[in-house]
This record gives sequence, C-alpha cells and structure tokens, in this order.
Amino acid sequence: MASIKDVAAEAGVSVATVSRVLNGHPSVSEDARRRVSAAVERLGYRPNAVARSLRTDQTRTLGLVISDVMNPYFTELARSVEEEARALGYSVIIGNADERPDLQDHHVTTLLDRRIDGLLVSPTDGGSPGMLGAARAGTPMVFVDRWIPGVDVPVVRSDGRDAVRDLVAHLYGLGHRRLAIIAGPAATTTGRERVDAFRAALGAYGLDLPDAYTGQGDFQADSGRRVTEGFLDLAEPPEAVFAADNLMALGALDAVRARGLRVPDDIALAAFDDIPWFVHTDPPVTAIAQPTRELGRAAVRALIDRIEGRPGESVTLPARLVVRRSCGEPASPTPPQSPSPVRRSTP
Amino acid sequence: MASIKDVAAEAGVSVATVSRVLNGHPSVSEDARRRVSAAVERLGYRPNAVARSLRTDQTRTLGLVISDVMNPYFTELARSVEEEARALGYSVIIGNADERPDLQDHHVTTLLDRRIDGLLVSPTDGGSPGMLGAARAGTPMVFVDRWIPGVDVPVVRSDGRDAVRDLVAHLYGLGHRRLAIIAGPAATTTGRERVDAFRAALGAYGLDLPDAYTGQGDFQADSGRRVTEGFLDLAEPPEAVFAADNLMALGALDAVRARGLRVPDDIALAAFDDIPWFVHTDPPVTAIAQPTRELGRAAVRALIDRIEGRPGESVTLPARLVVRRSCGEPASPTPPQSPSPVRRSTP
DNA sequence: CCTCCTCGTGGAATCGATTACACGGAGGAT
DNA sequence: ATCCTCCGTGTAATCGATTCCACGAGGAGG
Repeated sequence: MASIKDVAAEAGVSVATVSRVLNGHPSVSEDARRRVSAAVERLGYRPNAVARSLRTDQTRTLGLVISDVMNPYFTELARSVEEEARALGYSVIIGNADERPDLQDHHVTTLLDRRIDGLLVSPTDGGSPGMLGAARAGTPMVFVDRWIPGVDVPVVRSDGRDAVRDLVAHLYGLGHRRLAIIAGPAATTTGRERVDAFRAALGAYGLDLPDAYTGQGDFQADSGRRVTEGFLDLAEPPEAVFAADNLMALGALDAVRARGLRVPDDIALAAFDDIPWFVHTDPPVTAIAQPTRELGRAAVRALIDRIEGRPGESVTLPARLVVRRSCGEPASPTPPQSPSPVRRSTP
Repeated sequence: MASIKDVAAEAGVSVATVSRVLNGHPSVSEDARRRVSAAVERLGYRPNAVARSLRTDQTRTLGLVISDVMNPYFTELARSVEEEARALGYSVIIGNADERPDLQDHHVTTLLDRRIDGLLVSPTDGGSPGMLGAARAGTPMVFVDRWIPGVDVPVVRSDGRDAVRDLVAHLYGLGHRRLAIIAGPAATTTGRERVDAFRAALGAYGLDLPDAYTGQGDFQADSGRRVTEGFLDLAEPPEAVFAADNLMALGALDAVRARGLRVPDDIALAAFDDIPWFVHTDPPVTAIAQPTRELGRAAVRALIDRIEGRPGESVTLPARLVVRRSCGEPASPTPPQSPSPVRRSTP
C-alpha cells in the first residue's frame, strides 16, 4: 500500500508538503497542490488512519457499548448514533454487552486500548470496574438510556413517568384493577425507575403494587416468560401485566399463549419500548414509545461536545403512550372513561 | 496515559524488556518479568493498540459491512460474527450500508483506511467500485449471505433451494395455485436466486410465474407493502405471496390488513428468513430459516484463514422450512396431501 | 541598495510500540 | 587458562503520518 513517502517521491516534493496538501493547509503553492493531487490520484493513495491517530492522538472514533444488540430498541439506538456520528465526521465501534457486566468491561477496555475519542454507554449494571475507571480517568463519556447515579457523566435518556401515568389511566379506564409489572434488573436505572413510576401512578388511583405482582426480570424474553407463568399460577392472577421492556413482553405473550389464554381477553399486556413489530403481533401491543432517534442524536452531540472541550449537557426527552389492542377493546368513539387524557395512535 | 517508557522507567529496565514481557517473549529473566509486571500494575498501564498496529501492520480487527442493521436477520448475523471473532481474539467494526451502494462504499473505504485485517461483506449491489477495488488489491475478504459473481472471494451463504421447494409443496398441498413472489433487488444474488428457486419449484408442479405475479421489492418493508397492494389490485389476485425477506413480509402483512383482508383466509403469506417475531405475529408466519449463527461463525473462520495465509473455503449451508399458520390451516394429523415431505415446527 | 517580511518548502523530531543487532557475562568444553 | 555459546539486556531503527523550525527567494519599504 502506497505511503505518504511514495506520494512525495511521485510528486517531487517532501512529505511535509504532501501532508499539508492532504490537510488543506493554506501555505502551499497552487503548483505543488496540483502535483500532489495528481500523484495521490495515480497511486490510489489513502492516508493511513492508524499512523495519523498515533501522531495526532485522536481517532475520530466513538465507542458505543450497548446492553443488548438483539433488542430492537438498542438496534435503532445504535443506528441513529452511527448516523449522527457519521454526519459529524466520526466512526462508531459498537460493543454488545449482552447484559453481562464482564462482557461490558471487556468492550470498554478494548475500546480504550484502541484509543477511541469518546465512549457512549448504557450500563448493564451498577458500574463495572473498567467503566468506573474510564469515567474517573477522564475519558469523554456519556450515558445513554441507562446511567449510574453518582458518576459525573452527562446522561441522555427519556423520562417515562408521564407515559406510565397515561398507561395506568388507560388500564384503569378499561376496568383493570389488579396490575402487575415485570421489572428489569434492579442494578439498572431503567429497571428501578419504571417500577417506581408504575407504583406511583398506581398510588394515584388508590391501587397498590403487592410483592406478588412485582416479578423480577432481566430484560430478556425468557425472564418475561418465567415471571408471567408465576403470575398465572397465582390464586388471584393480575388482570394486566406491564413489561418493563419489549423482549420481556414477548416472553409474556408466549407464556399466556402457552396456557391457551388470550390477550387481552384473559389478561391485558403492555410494554415499555415501542418497536415496529408490536403493530403486527397478535394482538398489536400497547407500548410506551421512546424518541429513540433523537436520543441517539443528542447523545452523540453531547459526547462530541465533551470531546472538543465543551460542557456536554444531559438531555431528558419525554416518552409517550401508544395505545393498541393488547389491554382491551380500543376506546370507542364515545368519550373515554379514563380520568386523564390518553394519546392514541393508529396501529 | 502511561506509555511503555513510563513502565520501563518505573521497573528500571529498557522498553525492549517491557515489550518482551508484554508479549510473552521467552528470553526474559524471572526477576525482570516480576518487576515489569509490578510496574504495569502500579501504573495501570495498557498498551496503545494504535502504536502497536502501526508497527506490526495488523489491527486484529475485522470489518463487517452489512446491508441493513435494522433487519433482524442481519442483526443476528452481526452478533454471531462478533462472538466468533471475539473468541478468536479479534474485534469487529460494523458498517451499516442501509441497502445503499454509496454508504457501502463509504464504510469499505473507512474500514480500509483504518487498516482492518479483513473484510466481511454482504454486498448491496453488483459491486461498488470501492469494494471491487479492495478485492482486487488483495484485502482478505469473504462474502457472507450475498456475493458478487466473478469476484474471486470465498462465499459463506445458505442455499434455500430445497426449502423453497418444500414451501411450494406446502402451498400446493394447501390448494394454492396462483402463487406470487415479492422479489429482492435483481442486483443482489439473494434477490435473484430466490426468484429462480421459486420459479423452478413452481415448474415442478406445472405452475408458472407470470410477470404480474413477480413484484419488484428492495428488501425493505415499504416495498413489500407497495407490491402487495399491486397484487391485490389485480383482476385475479394471487392466492399466496412469498416475500423474499422478512421485512417485505411485514409490509405485505400491513397491506393485507389495511384492505381489511385476513391472512391466511384471504391470501396466504410466507417469507424468506425466519425471525423470533414471526412466532408472535397475527398469524404466525411460515418462513424459511437460515442457520444464521453457523453462517456467521463459518464466515469469520474463513476470513481469518485468509488473513493468516490459509486458503479460506466457501461454505454453503442448507436452509429449512418452518411451517406456521400464515399459509392456511396447519396440517391435520391425517397424512399430508403434499407430494414431498415437509418438515414442521411448533409455533 | 539594503533590510525586513512573507511565503513556500524541506529537514527532522515525534507519537508508542516491536524487533534486529550488538554486547557483556556466565558457564561449559578443551 | 582460553575460547565458544548461550542468555538476558539495551540501543536504535522503524512503521506513516503531523508539525515545529529554519532557510531561501522574492517583494515591499526605507
């Protein structure tokens, strides 16, 4: 592969001049510029990004450590992150932690070894040693979706409190009183917050959330299945189940179906995180949608702000309820009987 | 960040010795080894992968350029590729081409600039200039899923011919005679092959595939919707539609539903590529499943073979039909009336 | 005509690793 | 005792870029 020396020789100038042409430095004669461009063209020369990075101490690369790529929510997040980064002249290396702290740490260290300019993380747990170390060492970093309290890093996320309230209103309006939740891991902020928001909303309706109706999941389909089976085995099963992410909702759907029961007739189901497939499931699933693209974009911008020495601010965007059919008959044209307004969308 | 020099100073040895310890070189005294290890520990030193790559001319990184990350098939492929690569000591950088040749080229050049050791591609089109250039320049490369005829690069893919034959047998057995296909882009091998296989299988039953029943899609949901609408507008619409990928099947499902029609009562539907969601759609979709994990693994192994100077062989794995309910009532316990055996799976 | 700037250019140091080569000392063979 | 080997170690070149500094030419101003 041709190097800058070859180009210099071919153009009859020094490597310094070639470098200046490549980087658009002003003080190069028109003549030299043309000769270098021609040589670059002839040799099909492309600068070696590795060498450049070593010298300049920047890779123009961002690391993204994601909890689970197979989760469509994170896939979409990754995609929007890459898009925005590309628009701003950065590449992205994605690491999939698969909800495993050890894998998360593996990716963080690998990324750091590669000297990425900044790190975007949606932490799997309360903070693995490698990640905390990176934050402490001053690596430009931004948390996205999930975060770790007490660590001084900007957070880009969405707030589901209002949407959860809307959901509970919706369920209440449909006559459901025994409401259960499949929670995410307590080690994650999203895991805790969604339970808190749900319990608070329930409280507003004079309902409470017994332990028996709080199932512990891990954001994976299997756990949703397991927890739902537990709910169905109860002497008094819940009338509605709220899954704290889309994969666990899928597992819940399976469990209900495996018993020969129907959603929503036998049990209502709703999920956090809306995904394209929820329109096509049987029945279409009522879900809380995050502004995923905007989240990805905002996270990249915050991170690049940090990298370039600007403050880099935290962003919180509202999520919203998307009503479909999995909680009961869609609201008829007559005024809804739910106490608070609920936004609807067509399936 | 501490460099090898700092470690050398801290341990009271030369950088050469530190490097030797780091790389497990045999001729280092036990004493020196201990001192270096201690210094590494104290300083929290991690070797700079950028500098190492520059010197050794290898990055231990693979590039993966994928047609569309939002397609669950490719997400799973990417995941298995990363897993296998990690097991073999490599990292993976994923580029999402979004079915756009220009984006594909962008990623190929970026990856090459980064001096990745090898490239895994599922080409979007007949061969963008950058990609062909890379192949010609001798970059270790392997095609996965899709490939470009005439380019001398190993291909790891799955063969759907038998499965398509099984599918046609299944449809025929269910009484369907007017069969249509939503094809993928003719520029892709998978786009062409699936149509060919379908037409050949139809021929075996004395059926043919009129132009009106061959819709041109682009592997995206929207095109599936559009083509299906065209089918439904026909004076004599098809009785069954075979979508050449899962996203277009989704679009087809939408289009059918938007007309107030039902699958499979009004029209049967099947898809190439099976994904977890097909179990949960309304109705569960009959699909042709590829051994995606094995494909990813085989592709990585073939690529690393190439990188390390071994031949790197092409691999073709069979796909198989997974029957669900979208083509008609599931086969009753009575012997199936289809002429050839069809493997079934529980939904 | 001399001095001083400006501008374009090249030489060489540098980033952080790896590794060929040289060197000194210990130990074995003669 | 002498010579040869082998072993552990250090010095320095190298990878391919960027960039500081110096230098010469040419123009402007006195």
